[in-house]
Amino acid sequence: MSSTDSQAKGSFIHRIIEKDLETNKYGGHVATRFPPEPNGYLHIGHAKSICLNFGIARQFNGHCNLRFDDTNPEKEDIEYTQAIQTDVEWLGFEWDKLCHASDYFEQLYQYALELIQQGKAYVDSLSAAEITEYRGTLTSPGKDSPYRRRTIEENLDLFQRMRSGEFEDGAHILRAKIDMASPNLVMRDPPMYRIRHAQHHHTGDAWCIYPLYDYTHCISDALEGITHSLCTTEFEVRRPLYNWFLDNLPVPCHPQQIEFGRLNFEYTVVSKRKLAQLVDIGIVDGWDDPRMPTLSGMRRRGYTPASIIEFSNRIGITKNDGTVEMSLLESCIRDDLNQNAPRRMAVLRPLKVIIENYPDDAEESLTLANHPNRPELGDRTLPFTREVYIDQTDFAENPPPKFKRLVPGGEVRLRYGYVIKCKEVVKNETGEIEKLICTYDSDTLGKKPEGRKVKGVIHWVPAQYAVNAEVRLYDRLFSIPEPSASGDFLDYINPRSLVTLNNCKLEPSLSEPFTSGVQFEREGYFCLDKGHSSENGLVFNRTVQLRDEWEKIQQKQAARGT
RNA sequence: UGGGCCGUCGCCAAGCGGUAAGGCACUGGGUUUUGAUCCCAGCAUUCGCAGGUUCGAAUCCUGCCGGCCCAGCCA
Repeated sequence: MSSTDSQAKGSFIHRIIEKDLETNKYGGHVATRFPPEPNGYLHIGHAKSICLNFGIARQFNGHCNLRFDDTNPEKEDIEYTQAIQTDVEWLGFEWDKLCHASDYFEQLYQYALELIQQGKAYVDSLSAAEITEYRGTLTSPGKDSPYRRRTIEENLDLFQRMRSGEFEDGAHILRAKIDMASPNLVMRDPPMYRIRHAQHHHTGDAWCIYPLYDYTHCISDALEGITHSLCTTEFEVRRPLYNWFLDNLPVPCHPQQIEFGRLNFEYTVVSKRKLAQLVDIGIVDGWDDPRMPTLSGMRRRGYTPASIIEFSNRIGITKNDGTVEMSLLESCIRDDLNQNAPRRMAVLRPLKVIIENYPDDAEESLTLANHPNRPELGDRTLPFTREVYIDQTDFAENPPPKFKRLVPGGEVRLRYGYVIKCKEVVKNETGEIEKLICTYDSDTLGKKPEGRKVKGVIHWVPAQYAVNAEVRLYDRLFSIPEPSASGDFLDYINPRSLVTLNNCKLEPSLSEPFTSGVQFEREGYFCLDKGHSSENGLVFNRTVQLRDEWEKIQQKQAARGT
């Protein structure tokens, strides 16, 4: 177990649970739940909650339910319930029970009746605007609704008629009778039920009144025997209400709500509303666009479940509201892929090289290791031929300082192959470099050249065997670290978040079927975008670049130059 | 402004009265047919600030300062 593991498993929440286990608070049992509302796709912030809730169940030998918090029929959809299950399973977690808050609608209704009978809930007939007005403000107390003094009989009658569909949307609302002068606005007679004549994705048209979050969530937890109800800190102010309902109802148990800090992540937005907006406006091509911080987007981008779980472990659980740097996530995926991704060669921006002293009809089969540090991953073969492609960025007519790739008259090694020397730069009429004429040193295959040092090593692909492909390079979706904290986030879309290269040349082994991520040597980690092939051949998505010391050197040089 | 919560290195985060873990990032150096990986070294005399309690405080107390959340019939 690594140190980061122990960190993630030793948060303040874990300490609370350990203590509860010691004192036998819940009969020595631990039960959690992951309760998404099915109104959008899961994102990296949910991953933190998933890892926490399922991780705790795993660690303490408890249970964790997947529960759809589906009390708002107008926003929810079955499409989302399916996508959510796919994502949770993809991360490698198994729920104990698959639940729907809507499965408890009847029980919730009965409990509401109970509260009315106790004189602790009433039907209010004020308009929405009036209710807002009566609620008061942060600094001034609210005032009682004139309907607050309705008799129990009247409330019972009205609530039952609400259920039977007698009233229009918004005509009445069921409220808890608590305290209109509470300094905590949440406690100023919170709404429990609203009338909505709407089709529900799970209960159909069985109901026309729907319970609200505060009333539903605590009871759902209690009904499922949840011991620790973990949520983010914005729900902290609602904890008194969570407890109020459970204290006033004959529920089977009283779970404990504990809040942790929500994840904020640089250069993106983590809000379902904003993500949905990006999809709707067409800034991205769907919830699973590889630039999206959704789990489906990250999956298509090439992130592995292990890397996301490791990320969750590394960021830890606290009540702080911080913003995590992108480099941390990138470090997690690089660690995983460096260890596990087979290496391949791919030329992204091809430049033809003709090795003039290599016989026209000759061809050698080279053996290439699939992984430089893991021989057990085997090897593959690649033909060496007279014409090859190298990357345009690996050649410079006027090289900047410290450039150690190919230059006119200079030498460089073709990775796994020979050392070549650039003899001539051939240009077209417009002055663009068309191809390079080189020679090779036949005595450099698998050995260092005699009497000189060749520092540069570049990747290449044999021209006649190259496989065409389109490669998509992704960058951060936003151009500033905290787009949500600076006015309209849509003003900060990074125009270069996607760069498509459609004339890429891959080594032939990449046309064979494979499922894992691969490293294109000296470029980065990539994955096949299944089901998104184009007329340019296979489509690869760049998951993340390799660390790039050369890029840093260039940036420093550029900074010095200005 | 009323209420609630939070402030430990650029970022995340241990620490829970005995004298500042770790990861990411960054900076040097070594190995290397990926400017990758790997390795080694450096990186908070100080814990938002100011007082107080104590032999001893990031940890306890008081007061300030800064940030976040709450006025949906959303979750």
